[in-house]
Amino acid sequence: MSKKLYITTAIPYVNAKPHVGHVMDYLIADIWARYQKQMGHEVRFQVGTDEHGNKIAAKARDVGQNLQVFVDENYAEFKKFVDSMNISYTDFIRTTDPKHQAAVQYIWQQLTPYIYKGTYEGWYCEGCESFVTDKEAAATNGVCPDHGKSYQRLSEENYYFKASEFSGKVREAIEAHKLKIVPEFRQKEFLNLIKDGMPDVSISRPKKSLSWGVPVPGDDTQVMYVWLDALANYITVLGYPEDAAWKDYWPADVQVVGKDIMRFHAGLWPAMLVGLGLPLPKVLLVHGHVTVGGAKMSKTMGNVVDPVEIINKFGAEALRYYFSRHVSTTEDSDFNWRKFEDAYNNELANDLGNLVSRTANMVTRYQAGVVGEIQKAEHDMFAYNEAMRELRFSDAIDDAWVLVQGANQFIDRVKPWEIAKSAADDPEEKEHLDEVLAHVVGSLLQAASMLYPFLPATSEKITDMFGTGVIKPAEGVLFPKTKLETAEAQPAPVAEPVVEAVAPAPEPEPVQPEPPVSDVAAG
RNA sequence: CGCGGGGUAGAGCAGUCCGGUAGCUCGUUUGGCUCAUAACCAAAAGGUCGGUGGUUCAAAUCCACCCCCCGCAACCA
Repeated sequence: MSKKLYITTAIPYVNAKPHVGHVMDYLIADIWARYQKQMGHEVRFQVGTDEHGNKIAAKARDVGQNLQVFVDENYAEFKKFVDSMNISYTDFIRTTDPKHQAAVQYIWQQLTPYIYKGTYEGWYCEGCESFVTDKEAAATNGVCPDHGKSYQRLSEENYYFKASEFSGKVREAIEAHKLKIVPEFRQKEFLNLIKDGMPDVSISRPKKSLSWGVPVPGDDTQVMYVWLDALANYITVLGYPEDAAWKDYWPADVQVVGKDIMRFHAGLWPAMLVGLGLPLPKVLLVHGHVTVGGAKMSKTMGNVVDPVEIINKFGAEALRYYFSRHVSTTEDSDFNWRKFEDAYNNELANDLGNLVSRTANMVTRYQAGVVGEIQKAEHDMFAYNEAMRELRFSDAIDDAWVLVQGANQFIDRVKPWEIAKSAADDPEEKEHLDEVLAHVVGSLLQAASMLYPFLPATSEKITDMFGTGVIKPAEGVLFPKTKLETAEAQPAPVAEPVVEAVAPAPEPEPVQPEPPVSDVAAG
């Protein structure tokens, strides 16, 4: 048993704060990792930060900070965010880590047979001290929006990686599902993209135009461009090349990325691996993007949703819940506060939270907290397991919810409160009541187990509460009702709920939003 | 122009591969219950399944053409 598994997430570029988009990477990987651990596997789970490159250097300069200090602070922010989401990663890699940099240089040297010097030509902004893409140049009519200057056509010497040479092998691997791209339409999209082969990729910049990066071995006039550096993290974090332990985990079982960077992970990265003589990852899971009010999230539109704000208002479990059930893994999905609030109140608070509460109360009230013989696992797990295996997470959580709703229905149908009335002097009724409540507790425990990958803290609370057969006195509630104030509504402060006893981890208090914050709700 | 995704009740979606009385969640309305977080349970209303034409006894589902929305087109999760 206990096969060693490995899952990776894309490492965000730390030139800005975390946003809701990053949630998807971490959450998907965490759900998978927790599920596999539940199944008895050993899981290595990487997260990290991409800290090199001009944009970061420019940003640090803008805010007048020392580069290393700047990336240290941003790294800390991301780390804090990942931790606050309760992500069960095993490794956090930073591309500025000296070990990583050394490994990247080693990788470069191994790839030398496929690296050649060429000329890069493109639109260059003197103000930014960097090239922009043709697309960007076109979109801005050839004038840099930040500096008001026209772009210049410049060329410079770069090293190129012969990705073209590996087109065939990469394509074959993808077609044969040796490197399986999920969902399938992404695979189709990518294969179409490289139907004429993959182009060679520029992988370095002259030091004068890019200094914040890994030096190219044997040429101190050149610095590596970020992709080679960043992609390498998936193996350097395992200790590649010197620590042989990497062999226990590579190839990765799943690599999670956003649709925007699929091509690097489906093309360049596999090409690098083939060049290094390493096996390709087994699955590339490409998730969609989160839109806000139907529009792409962007700073200029000012519609960026801060996940930290969500956690502050509703808690990490709520964030995890919403993004695993109501945000599609593979398609783009819309986020707005209204939907979020509805899901939280209707599903987490009313369905699940209230079920826990009414069950605990009845057991406490009718039988002094002692649960009878708990029946277990009567819900067929086939559909759930299949959904988890196929990475259809919202289907899996739906299936867990069947149990939650079923328990609520069951309670209403058998009416334990009525049985309780006659149970006082009728031993048969007493036994019946016992069975009924034990059945509900059994459902709850099974649901908790199914929900563990999604809502680990909640799952543990439920298990703690009912698992021993004697109810722990519950003083608080699982998910206190939380309403965001609207512009009109007078703030009617929610009674400060007592939240402990059931809460091993610090439970987020329902924070009263300062001023009205129902911004996007209208959209 | 090309490639991909999508257009099904007020909203969000499933069903389309393998044609056969149009389904789920939320919202709305009504009823029930009282163990519970003004929670829970039940029932009802609500859709000519983007359009046109075709195949068929039968089309949301297959075929053809067309319209609309979104994304991608090489370095933004």
